[in-house]
Amino acid sequence: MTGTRISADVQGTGAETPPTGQSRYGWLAAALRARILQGEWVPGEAIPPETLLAKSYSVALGTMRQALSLLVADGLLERRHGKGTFVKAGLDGATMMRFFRFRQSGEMQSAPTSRILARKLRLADPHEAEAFALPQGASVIEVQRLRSIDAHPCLLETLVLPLPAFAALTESDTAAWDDLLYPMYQRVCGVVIHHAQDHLSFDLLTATQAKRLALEKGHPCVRVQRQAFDLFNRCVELRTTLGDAFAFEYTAQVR
Amino acid sequence: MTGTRISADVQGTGAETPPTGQSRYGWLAAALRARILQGEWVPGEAIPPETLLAKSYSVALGTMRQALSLLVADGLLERRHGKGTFVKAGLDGATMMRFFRFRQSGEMQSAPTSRILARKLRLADPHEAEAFALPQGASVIEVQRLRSIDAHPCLLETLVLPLPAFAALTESDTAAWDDLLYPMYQRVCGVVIHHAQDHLSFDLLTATQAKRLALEKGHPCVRVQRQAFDLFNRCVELRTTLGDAFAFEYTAQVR
DNA sequence: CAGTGGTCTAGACCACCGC
DNA sequence: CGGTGGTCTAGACCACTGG
Repeated sequence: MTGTRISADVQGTGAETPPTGQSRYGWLAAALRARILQGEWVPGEAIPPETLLAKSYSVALGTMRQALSLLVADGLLERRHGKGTFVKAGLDGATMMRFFRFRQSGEMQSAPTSRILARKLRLADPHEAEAFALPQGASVIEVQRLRSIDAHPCLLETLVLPLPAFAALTESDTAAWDDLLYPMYQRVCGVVIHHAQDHLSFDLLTATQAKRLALEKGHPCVRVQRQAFDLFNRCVELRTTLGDAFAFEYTAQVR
Repeated sequence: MTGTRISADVQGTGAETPPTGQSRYGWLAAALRARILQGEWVPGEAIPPETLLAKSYSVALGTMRQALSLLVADGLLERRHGKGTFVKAGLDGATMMRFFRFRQSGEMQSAPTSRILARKLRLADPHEAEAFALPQGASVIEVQRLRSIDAHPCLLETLVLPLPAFAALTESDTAAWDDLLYPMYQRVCGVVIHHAQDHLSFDLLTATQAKRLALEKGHPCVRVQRQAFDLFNRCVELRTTLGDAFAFEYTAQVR
């Protein structure tokens, strides 16, 4: 919160509002964030240079740099020395394996592959409706997916996607789906996954789950329940992933 | 990396070296870090105001602020608006329960209590010697500890501490040990725990472990293997914690 | 080489804290 | 009220990138 400089900020259009209850760089960050969310600059592309931005907002360079820093910390922007400031692309989704170490008997393990086991449309249950901010009676897509390494089944996933946003996936050929879903969401549905939250817990496999993972009923497993969010911080994917508990391996930093 | 300003940086004493291959604020941060590590300013106390520091290093305020920001990000300093810049105290160690949710049948659960089951001196095994940077044949303290909530055993811990640093703990009355060990390390041994790394994995309880946790042999459990580091980034504690896998509950952010 | 972000300066003024 | 950190300015110069 700083210098309101009373009545020195009246600008022509009336569209933009001077800092109100915030620092100037905080307000600038909000303004730039809005322009990004509204699609003025496409993910992966560069925004105007800081000198230009500073001039266009009639603000000192350092102030603009501070605003940009906020958005970098937020994961919305990425700065590359000598090249420019870029709108960050979404998550690549390859982050599920970080909880597991599936060691193959041989040497190097291949990249994981995916197979869609089932896809159906159904009504959202209350929990899903709340998470997706959908009205009661709205529909969702539910997808079952098996991820394997070297033809060995490793992870069993259940995905739930809100409907109308992912309507483009209701008809498409599931056999042609990418292994990495998030880039596909972006390409096919225009949905950018910006961040996510994973809840980990342990359980025992049911008979059905065990069969698909080539394990025995009652085998210990890890359950990862993920909520994935878009740029607007709206939840746009619910995912439950099951994997062999004995393959679980995770490292956390403590501060 | 910036302005070397050739031959304009020669200072009197010869003790301090001008920026060499680094930015000036990077060098300043290193200098201040050294003064903190060497104990010039005690954890919890304030360092001189930024204006003074800037003057004493003949540097602009903004540059000094940037240096301080680095140390704040590192967790070494903490800034409090209107009060000063403070050397951060170490971890409080209460962070082990963050992986578990032990729900008691009743309402509110009491604070966890600890009981030392055993303490012995022994030779460091090769892995420990390497982690602690001890010579072969060096000794360590091994401690077994049971943490309970409302008299219900929850976590079984094995601690290994390098010797001579923790010599003060070889004779002290284990019954009088604090529940929070890290503040005790600091008070009794002068060892500040600055950060730690937790490796999580899954296993089944042995008969002995199960007995102590009031569970059955072969019960699923989570193993947390922690390495704790002091301000100098030396590993000063190895800890293995076992807990009921079905009480495990952890949330991770994905960016 | 021109254009980008990164570092640094010297100063002003503001907001928070505790006396 | 004096002292602290927080914001902001208007400029200079440096370092990286790519044509």
